[in-house]
Amino acid sequence: MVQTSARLLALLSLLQMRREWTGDELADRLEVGPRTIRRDVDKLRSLGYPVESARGVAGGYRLGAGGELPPLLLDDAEAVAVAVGLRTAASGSIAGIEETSVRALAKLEQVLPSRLRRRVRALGDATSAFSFEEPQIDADLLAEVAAACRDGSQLRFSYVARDDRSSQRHTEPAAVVYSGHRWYLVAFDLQRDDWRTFRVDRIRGRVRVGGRGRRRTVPGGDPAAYVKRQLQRRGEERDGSGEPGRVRVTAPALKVRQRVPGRYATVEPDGEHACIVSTRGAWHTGFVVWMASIGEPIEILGPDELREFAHGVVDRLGAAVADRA
Amino acid sequence: MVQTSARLLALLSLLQMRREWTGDELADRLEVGPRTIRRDVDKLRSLGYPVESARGVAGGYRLGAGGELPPLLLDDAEAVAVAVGLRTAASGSIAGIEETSVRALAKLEQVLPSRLRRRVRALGDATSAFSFEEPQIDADLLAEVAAACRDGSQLRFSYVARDDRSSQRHTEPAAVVYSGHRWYLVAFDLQRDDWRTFRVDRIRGRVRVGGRGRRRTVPGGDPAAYVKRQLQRRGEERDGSGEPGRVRVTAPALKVRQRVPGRYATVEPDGEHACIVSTRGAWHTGFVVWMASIGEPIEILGPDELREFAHGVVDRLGAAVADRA
DNA sequence: CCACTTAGGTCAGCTTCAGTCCGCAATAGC
DNA sequence: GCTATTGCGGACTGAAGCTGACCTAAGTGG
Repeated sequence: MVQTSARLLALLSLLQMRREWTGDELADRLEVGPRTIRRDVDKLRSLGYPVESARGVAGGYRLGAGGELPPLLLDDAEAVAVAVGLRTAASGSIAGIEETSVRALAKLEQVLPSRLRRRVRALGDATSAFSFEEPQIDADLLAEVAAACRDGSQLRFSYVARDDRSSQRHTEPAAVVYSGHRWYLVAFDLQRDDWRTFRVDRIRGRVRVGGRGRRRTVPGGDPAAYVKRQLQRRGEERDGSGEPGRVRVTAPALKVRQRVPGRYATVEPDGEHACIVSTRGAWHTGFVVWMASIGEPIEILGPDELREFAHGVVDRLGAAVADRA
Repeated sequence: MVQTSARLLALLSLLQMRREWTGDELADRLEVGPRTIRRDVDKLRSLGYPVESARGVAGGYRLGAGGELPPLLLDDAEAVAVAVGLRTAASGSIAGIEETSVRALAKLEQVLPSRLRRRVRALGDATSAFSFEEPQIDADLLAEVAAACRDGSQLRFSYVARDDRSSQRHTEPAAVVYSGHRWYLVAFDLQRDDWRTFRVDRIRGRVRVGGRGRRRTVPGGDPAAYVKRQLQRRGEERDGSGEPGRVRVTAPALKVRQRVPGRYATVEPDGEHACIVSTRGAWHTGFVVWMASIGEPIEILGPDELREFAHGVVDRLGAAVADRA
């Protein structure tokens, strides 16, 4: 009975919308008898969704948190919010869940009505991120590639290699991996007949999803490990510029740690009244500036480029201050 | 029939997990005959979920994007990713969807198994945000308050007013409003017998959710407008410190706009080769520093505090550079 | 004590379900 | 053009499920 199933879903939806419903309200909404509601509630319970009920005046039904997440029934606005949230999470603003976010995003985008997709894109473009990451990656592309990995579809795209030469690739993608500041696609290149890792931000234009490919396993089994090995072999990932930035701040580590996100840098005490902040991976332009703005005396430990960059900032800012002060 | 409904949900879940399934695969997974699968697919279609099918070799079923979002069936990791994404979106990192995000978060947290809630919290705490917002708001609290508004529950909490005096409040909450940099709760204060707006970041300790309250409408009907009026009356919101910061950058507006998030500041051309960047609302410490780090000459237009602050940064950074250079 | 609300049994009438068997249709590859 | 694969849908049948109506029980708060 399609009616019954639809009603169960509708019931679930109502219970997610509001906290408390009396049986009669529900019966009214769903246009069935109250007895049927009671039976439906039983059905939901037997499906594992914990519908709590309270008797007496001011009683009613409510959906509680159970062992499993029930199907989420989102309205348009909520769906957009979820999609936008996932996109920012995927773009690396929260450590450790980028890949899961992309997976969830791929799932959502597959079934997202196109009118909502447009709204998501509009909002996403407006974001533009106060982030210190340079390569703004296209979340749509990422989701599409991740979906292809999941589905075992083939993938054709044009790729710009490190030497700036562009080439057409025909691949069977295996996994999408986030290195900590870049996205990589691990795929079997059908033309070169071997595994390759591609930087997702170097994929140009639209990707074309082909038919079903063979299921292959990445050499070694773990795509993340594979990417890591590849990057080490190539000496990439330190981002060319290399060294982490290090700064000594004359303030207690505990205080400084509150102002520095763990994702970007580590804070180590250096005596009782000072600490040393080191970036994870290569430093970026925002780092030293951020350190300068926390309002404590600092000292740059290295590398030289960092010092040079700081010099530039001092010059510009000094000029700006001198201008009218 | 509980079987049938469960199977329909499971089918939906499978179709969301992967792109293509053959009927036999599905029949195998769901432990029914292939004929039943075909009938179930018909049911899904009649429920409005567009199950696409392709005949022939390499054919199969797939779930397409329809006019409505189907119920989302997320696994644990995905649910955590969604929750974390919503929390960051709610905390204001994307303009314009904060309130919707909070609503969606309230919905999700209501049914989120506690083991997942713990994981979300752990991740959320680790975030700590490279953000220029000072008052880090507790997303859990926000979701709880928003849920109370939605459900029309009463709410008791202790509140620290602007004069630092703490008081116990017993309210019937109506709406949660984001002003652009702060969260406000609009509620009917039962003890004072009138409407009040509360800054959510000034709510202390746990809130206690009481029983059902009366449904009331905010004076004027629109909570956002009400908050705005209140803030104007009090002269708040300019954040005490007041004036927006203004900086002139010697670079084309188009170029600068890419580096400045629209949420925090507006970029207006000033001639062809320069532009003026103004913060929305009061400037914060990060602003000038950010401007200095985009690598173009700048000039501070005001206010004076901004110039003073810049001075401080120049001193500290200058000292840091001089130290070893 | 009363009003409200969930809980659940039972019965009758009706509908739907799931499996089985069938022939048909579309598609891709050989 | 042939063939294997895969979806489509009709017909039949016994079993199962659904809904509403009616009733009683029981918990809750004023």
